[in-house]
Amino acid sequence: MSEKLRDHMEKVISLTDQEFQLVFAHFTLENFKKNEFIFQQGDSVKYVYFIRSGLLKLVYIDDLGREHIVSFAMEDWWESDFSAFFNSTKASFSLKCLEPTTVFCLSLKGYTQLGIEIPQIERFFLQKSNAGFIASQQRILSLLSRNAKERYENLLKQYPTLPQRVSKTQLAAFLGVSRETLSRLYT
Amino acid sequence: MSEKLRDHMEKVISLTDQEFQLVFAHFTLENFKKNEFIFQQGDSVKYVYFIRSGLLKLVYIDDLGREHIVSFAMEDWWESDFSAFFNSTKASFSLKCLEPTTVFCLSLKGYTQLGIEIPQIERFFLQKSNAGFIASQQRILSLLSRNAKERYENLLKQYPTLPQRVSKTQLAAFLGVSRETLSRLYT
DNA sequence: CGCGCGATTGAGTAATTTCAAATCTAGTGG
DNA sequence: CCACTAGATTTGAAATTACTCAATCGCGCG
Repeated sequence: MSEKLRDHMEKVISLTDQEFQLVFAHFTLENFKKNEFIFQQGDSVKYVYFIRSGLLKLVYIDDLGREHIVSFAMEDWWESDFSAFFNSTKASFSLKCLEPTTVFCLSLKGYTQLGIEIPQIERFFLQKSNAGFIASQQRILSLLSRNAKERYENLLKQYPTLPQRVSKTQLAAFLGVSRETLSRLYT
Repeated sequence: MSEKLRDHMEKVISLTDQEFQLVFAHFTLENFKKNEFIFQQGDSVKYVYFIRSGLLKLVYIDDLGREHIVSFAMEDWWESDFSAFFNSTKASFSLKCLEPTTVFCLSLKGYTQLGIEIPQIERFFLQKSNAGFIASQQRILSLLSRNAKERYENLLKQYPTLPQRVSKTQLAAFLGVSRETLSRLYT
């Protein structure tokens, strides 16, 4: 049950059984159905989520009603509206399930407490945050320097299984092109 | 001299004189002239840099010779090719001075050592990394959802002094539009 | 069979790029 | 004080790319 989370953490830091017990005590488990929202724009964001199974999208709906996908999040990923979570402000993104999804939830209090009880956990989160930051910069670079087709091919290379799990409309919303343009890339 | 760095850190964590002494011992000081490279694509990246004064750009030159600015970095910011720095691989970006710049340099060894000597420093870096990650996601969203003019206006709002410090060509390379298009936005 | 959703196609329009030329500006030396 | 130059910016015009809106296609499922 909790093994996924433990294995995931042990890749970066080592924890005794007792320490992990302490860590895990701060998490709760939740299940969501396909198409269900975990939170929506404007909500408070009570948790950061570790995805045990399933697939999520972090999306922004703009004033014209267009959907933009800031991030996909799959098994073993951490996801949230981090700005809203850390600053206890309202979500500017929504987090929605593309598949039935099971997550472990960690509250801000739990997160803070964890840093005090198990200081190494901060090294773990630091490592995760760094990795996320680096990945974001790569994505920025891709948006700056590559055209739609190159971005699409790069996405396929990086996540070969993604197209089997989400519609092309979703991929287009992630790549920053219209679905029609994406459809026309290979003709 | 070192006060800038200390003030900067004390905004997140508190340090005794002695602790800060210990921290600061891991840094070295370097000066760079305008247009000088701190490192270039393909170089090893020995340090993460805290900018005491000046202005940098983190850039990527693509196969067609076009320059893309992943990030500007100014006073009190931390900058590097973090992927290359943490993984001891070769830089995929260059870091170049847009103004004469003074930086404090922290090596990977120093960084690691610091985490052992002054554990709170990891909370500090975690906070910085989170902030960087959140800012990057905002930038991604901006590239996905806004047109050139909106992105430009947003940049001006966020960094009102930047246009006085860098050419419009540079701003265009940051926004992801040609300099001609940027020039035509207000006509 | 027929509905519904996603994907594709067509046609016209809008935004952006490219390449070339003209203009502006700050700094230098006479 | 002026002429001159290098770099940055703007402008023009054509070509390309992507978008929008509408219509059609394809397919799995009740």
